[in-house]
Amino acid sequence: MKNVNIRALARELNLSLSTVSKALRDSYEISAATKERVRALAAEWNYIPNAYASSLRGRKSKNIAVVLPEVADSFFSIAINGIEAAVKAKGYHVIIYLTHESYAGEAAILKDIQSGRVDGVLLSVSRETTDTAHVQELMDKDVPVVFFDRVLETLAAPKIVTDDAESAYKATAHLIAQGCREIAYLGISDSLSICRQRMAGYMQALGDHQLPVHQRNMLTCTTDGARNFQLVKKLLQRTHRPDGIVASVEKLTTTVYQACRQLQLRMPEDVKLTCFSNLEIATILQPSLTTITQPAFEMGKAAAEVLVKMLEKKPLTAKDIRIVIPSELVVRESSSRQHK
Amino acid sequence: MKNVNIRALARELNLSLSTVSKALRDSYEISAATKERVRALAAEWNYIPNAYASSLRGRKSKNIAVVLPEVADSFFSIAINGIEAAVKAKGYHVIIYLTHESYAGEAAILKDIQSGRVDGVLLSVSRETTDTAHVQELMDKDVPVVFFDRVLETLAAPKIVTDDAESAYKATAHLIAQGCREIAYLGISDSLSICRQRMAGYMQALGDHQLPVHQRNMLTCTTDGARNFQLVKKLLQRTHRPDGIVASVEKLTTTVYQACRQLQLRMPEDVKLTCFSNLEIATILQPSLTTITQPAFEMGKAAAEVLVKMLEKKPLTAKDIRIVIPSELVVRESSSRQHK
DNA sequence: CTGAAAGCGCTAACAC
DNA sequence: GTGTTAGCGCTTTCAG
Repeated sequence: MKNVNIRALARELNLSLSTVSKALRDSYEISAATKERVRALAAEWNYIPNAYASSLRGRKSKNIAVVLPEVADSFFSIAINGIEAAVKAKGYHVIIYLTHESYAGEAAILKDIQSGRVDGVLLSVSRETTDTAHVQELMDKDVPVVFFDRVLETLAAPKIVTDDAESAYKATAHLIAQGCREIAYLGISDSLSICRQRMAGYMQALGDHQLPVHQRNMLTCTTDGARNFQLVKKLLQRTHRPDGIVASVEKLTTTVYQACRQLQLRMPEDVKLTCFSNLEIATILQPSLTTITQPAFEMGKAAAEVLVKMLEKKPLTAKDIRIVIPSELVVRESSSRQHK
Repeated sequence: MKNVNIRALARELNLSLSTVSKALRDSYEISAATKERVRALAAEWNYIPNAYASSLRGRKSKNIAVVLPEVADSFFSIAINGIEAAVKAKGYHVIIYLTHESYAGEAAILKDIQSGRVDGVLLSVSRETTDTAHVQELMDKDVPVVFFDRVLETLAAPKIVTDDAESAYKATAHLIAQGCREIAYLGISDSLSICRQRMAGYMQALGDHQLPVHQRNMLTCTTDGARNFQLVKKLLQRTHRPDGIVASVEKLTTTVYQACRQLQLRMPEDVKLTCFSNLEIATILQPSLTTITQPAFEMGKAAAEVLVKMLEKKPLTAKDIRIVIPSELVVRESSSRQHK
């Protein structure tokens, strides 16, 4: 019972290939009786159509690529859930590609993707990515691309983002309201859309509250955890040490907590912290962590839905071109003493 | 310049299809000069072979399926990194399937996979899975399957696991050494290989230290976080409340910390906790969390390597059939007051 | 209502 | 060294 294909079914039933094929696809051309016979045997023999033959013929693979910087990060892993939720019912399969935050890796992946292996791409670019040619090339081949979270603004593809600038503004304003006057911003890239936006929101908030923007308070972290730890420690050892921190990425949570502990700085008394993070565990840290929680699941879901629309050749509305799903500032103890 | 295929290249170069094909695959039959011409044009036109045509022909897709309960879990997301690392160099693509801990979902996925979409499968079964027929069916179709972490012992497929029983034993013995006499075990399934093993190790340790095994101390948690919280709280409110906990799964960390806090129980003074977890953030919890850290990356990598071996028809050695990579007990404050 | 045949893009016998 | 051809499994005109 190996390799059951349409030919085998046809032979067994004394029908032609095309009749069987049509019966299986429930064509109106085929009589109910024949359909029943075909379906019965197909079920009995456990016939499963060969995905590649269909793909080759129809030039659609029912695969979508999800290109991510990394997967061991709660934002991205939750986003994958959203993507999967949106896509499963439509019969699409999710191929995960990891760039490991490398531009070269990203370019290689997008190249590989041109093999027709996938029908469309969900993309969140690496922190190194500034050039857009590799994505443009894919789009030129009519492979639908939808950006989510980390976008390339100049490209004409739908973008699903959160309100990075606004939420960084809110977080910064919150720290100011809590009495901070020397607030640091920790980014992970100077080019990345989300980091620029968040930094812009941070700077705007300082400006609106008549606080100076100091270069010394804006740190760009690396992918090297140990090095980041040194950078943050140095920041917190300065004479005019920051009394507030807006960290733009989850990975830095551990770094800041450890640095504070080593330097015997108390949170929130000496330093107040807010962090872009989706870690559920934020609530049980001590102090519990004030987070800007991104709508990871919703963003993944929305991005996948727009992509599916494109794959189904449905017209995109203006709303689909840029979807902004707000993040939520959840104030906890790390930024607010009075918080219970 | 759309749809560059071999035919187009052949036409342009006044060569036949097969000559071009052979040239691109660097066949010894083709002259160096021709190869050069072909390669030059292929590069210029940015020719990328159609993955489906090759797959259909050669009956290999260069895709592997990774079937997981969930992805928003540090063990699995790190394991994906290991898988990706092992597989990327070999040119394989990773398709992620999520069962969401559902047997029905798992069975549906394995069915879908029979379409030939993938060359092999890495599988970590859902907590509901007890039946093996769905996996057996796949193996009967000669789709190579490799289990990792959560295995089905009765099936004749390679298994990559950690030393669940031993590490649970170590964790339990550690708690006993710290003075615990009423130790609870929190599982998530009565059937899952890892939970049975861990529970066995726990019971063995109790026995070896002349402590009774009480049914009341063995809790099976659900997928419902709120309900788990109630269960754990109730456990900790008992007259003879446990003074130690071995939690078999990362998700329960938050639950236990919150329950302790709400009940004003101090860790480690009132309750000592060890948890199977790969959370980096464990170090900055207060108290910092004693973990049994699983070799997630290594397990994913090893599993993928064995699968690739099978796909390449290389013989498996006895060692490949069952690989056990030890976990590490990292003692921190949640189980040991004297820990700095 | 059913069947014959072409063709998706590629590879590998098998000629020449 | 190069070319011709068959065929992987499926879908879809187009004929009957």
